[in-house]
Amino acid sequence: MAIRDTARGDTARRVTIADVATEAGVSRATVSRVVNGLATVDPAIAARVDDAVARLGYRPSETARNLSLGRTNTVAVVVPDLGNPMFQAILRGVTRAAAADGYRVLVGDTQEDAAAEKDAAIEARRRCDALVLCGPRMDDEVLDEVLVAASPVAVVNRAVDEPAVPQVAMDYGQAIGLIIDHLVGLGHRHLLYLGGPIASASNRLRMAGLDDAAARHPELRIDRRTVGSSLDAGWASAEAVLDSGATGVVAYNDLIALGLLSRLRELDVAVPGRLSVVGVDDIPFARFSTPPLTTVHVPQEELGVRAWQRLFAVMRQDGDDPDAAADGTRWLQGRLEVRGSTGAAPA
Amino acid sequence: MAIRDTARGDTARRVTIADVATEAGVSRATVSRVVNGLATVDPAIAARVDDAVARLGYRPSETARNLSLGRTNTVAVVVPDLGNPMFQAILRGVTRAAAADGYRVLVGDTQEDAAAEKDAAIEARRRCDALVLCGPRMDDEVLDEVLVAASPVAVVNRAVDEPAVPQVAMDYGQAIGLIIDHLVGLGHRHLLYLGGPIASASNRLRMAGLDDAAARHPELRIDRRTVGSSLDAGWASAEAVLDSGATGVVAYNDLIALGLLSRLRELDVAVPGRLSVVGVDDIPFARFSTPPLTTVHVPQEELGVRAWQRLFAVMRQDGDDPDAAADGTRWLQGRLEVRGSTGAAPA
DNA sequence: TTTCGCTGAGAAACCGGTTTCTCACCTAGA
DNA sequence: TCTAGGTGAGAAACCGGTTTCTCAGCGAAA
Repeated sequence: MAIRDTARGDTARRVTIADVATEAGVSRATVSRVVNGLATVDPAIAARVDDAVARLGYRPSETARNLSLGRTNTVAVVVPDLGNPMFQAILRGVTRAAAADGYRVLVGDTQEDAAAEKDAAIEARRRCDALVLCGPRMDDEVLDEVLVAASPVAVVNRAVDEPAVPQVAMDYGQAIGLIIDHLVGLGHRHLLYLGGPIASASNRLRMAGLDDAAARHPELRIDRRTVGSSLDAGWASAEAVLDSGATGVVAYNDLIALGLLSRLRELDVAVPGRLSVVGVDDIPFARFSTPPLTTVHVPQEELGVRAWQRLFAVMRQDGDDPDAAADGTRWLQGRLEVRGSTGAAPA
Repeated sequence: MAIRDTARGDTARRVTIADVATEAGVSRATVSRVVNGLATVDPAIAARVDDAVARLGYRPSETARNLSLGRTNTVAVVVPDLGNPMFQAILRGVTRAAAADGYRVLVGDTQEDAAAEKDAAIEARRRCDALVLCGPRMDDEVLDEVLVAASPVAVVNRAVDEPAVPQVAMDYGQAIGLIIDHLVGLGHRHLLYLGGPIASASNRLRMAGLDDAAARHPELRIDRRTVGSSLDAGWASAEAVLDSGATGVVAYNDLIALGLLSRLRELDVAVPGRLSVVGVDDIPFARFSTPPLTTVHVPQEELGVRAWQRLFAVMRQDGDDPDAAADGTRWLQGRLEVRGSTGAAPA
């Protein structure tokens, strides 16, 4: 059949630049010049070459160019979990932004194994020109090593104390502040925070936001409890939430909040009548729950886009003045989306 | 600062195999042999080389190996939309399965632009050893060209009439059959199908499933309506659903079903009392809606895993007997998950 | 002791491009 | 008319590995 024949056969060998050169009666150098549009070639000869290229169906070997040019036009993106909507959005952002600059994306998924991150990052970087590290779980010392070994690296959602490294992170502290102020404004005086993974830097940011808010509202009581980051974790936390006596719940993310909402409905707990619930992220489903979830909108895809843009800026002026392009972390701000899951505190 | 110094400086040049050879006092060939673990080297010399490698921090250039070996250990995955949970799951499956075989994944996102798919696929393939095409929107003739130009290619969720091409697809026709039988069993006699994108092959499979089911149940009336594939599309279809007079709704996917459920709650329509709603896919949220969504479980990540496995099988015996490894489409079967959104038809 | 065969390491070719270097040729100025 | 300068194309080096080819040196068999 057709497909197999082209894949094998005696003339199956790939068409190289030498074939084109022979066909057009010129040198390989000239073919290279024509293919790359260098103006220094006689139009008549260029036409001959173009002709030969078309006749033979020549496509330059990307691999050979990579070696010759010392550049792959590829960027590696390493995420802890490809199943997490957050990282999917970041990946999408990087992919689209990089495509606009002629770069492809190589993905690596460490499946939440912090120990595997270092090797995965360095390995991926070896076949790419740069690296985007998303929400790395590794500890600071290891991260520093990776930043050196895999440079240039952009880091998403984790601040590192290195101004030359392009960074973008969501300001989860600010997001938590918005939420707390909203709930306090509704009369709530006893809140419960359902926390995410301990190792997660973004959870630490949220905790710091809680501290700030607590300082602003001395009359407020904020309990904390670590539950995880999934729908199931939120679902399973319902009993503990009810036992706590809090009138408002601040969840680490929308998944937890939505899982909790689902369970509260099963238990016939009125939301927001008896309990107000807030999430973080504003994933698409947040608008469609019952009741619709009050949350903080996080521009996740934007994180990826920004990360790429700042990384690309560093790559372009490599050796010049990296600091001019990368001036430390750029914090993205959230926006409170008030929906049906929050209301006045019960009397 | 440290990071910038390593990136530049006079000794910034990358360590090559020649450096190691000099340092160890051997030839480059020998270094290559040692690094690749070819047993044909004297242990004492091998030790000297290993030593030099460690001292210099040598890491072979992936790019150079790619050229030399004529192989990149990379597979391209092209999807219509990285924002779609379905394709995310497939991507995750391919990524993890390929990683187990020592392959990395390069992602391409065509943003639902069918015209861009051909170039994207061929371009991505040029820097990879193989290609996985997910739910391609291009028409048959173009697809055939791509299959030839980018071989080896695996196709997911679209059947092509070419037995040598490894294929995996969800049997959406069977899935629809399960749903219809379920609803008929509950006494429903008038159903409405909320259809997905016209260009989508998987929508055509569902339609064929409807035809089969209609043939099995002559007393049954099935209306059809095209709405799209998003939460919003489902939400917006509620009025039309109510107007139709159907007692059961079969949605193209869970997103539509969940969007519809959300709107029905707002309109105070009892589910399943007045209307039963069913989705397809069993995305994580399906279990957490109110009421929980009856749907067909689709092993999405499995699609990616299978696609890779069959593609890899073809790659290994390239030139031998492709047909032995790839025997046409393998259809994955769904499993009905009965939850709270379906019940007896109203009297 | 001589010869044959085997082992193991280096020389060199190769993968398929890009780019520097070199030089023939053409034109313009003296 | 002769020469300096400029243009454009080919030869060759290069990117950094792998692999074939070659041959020195050794042990075993005659």
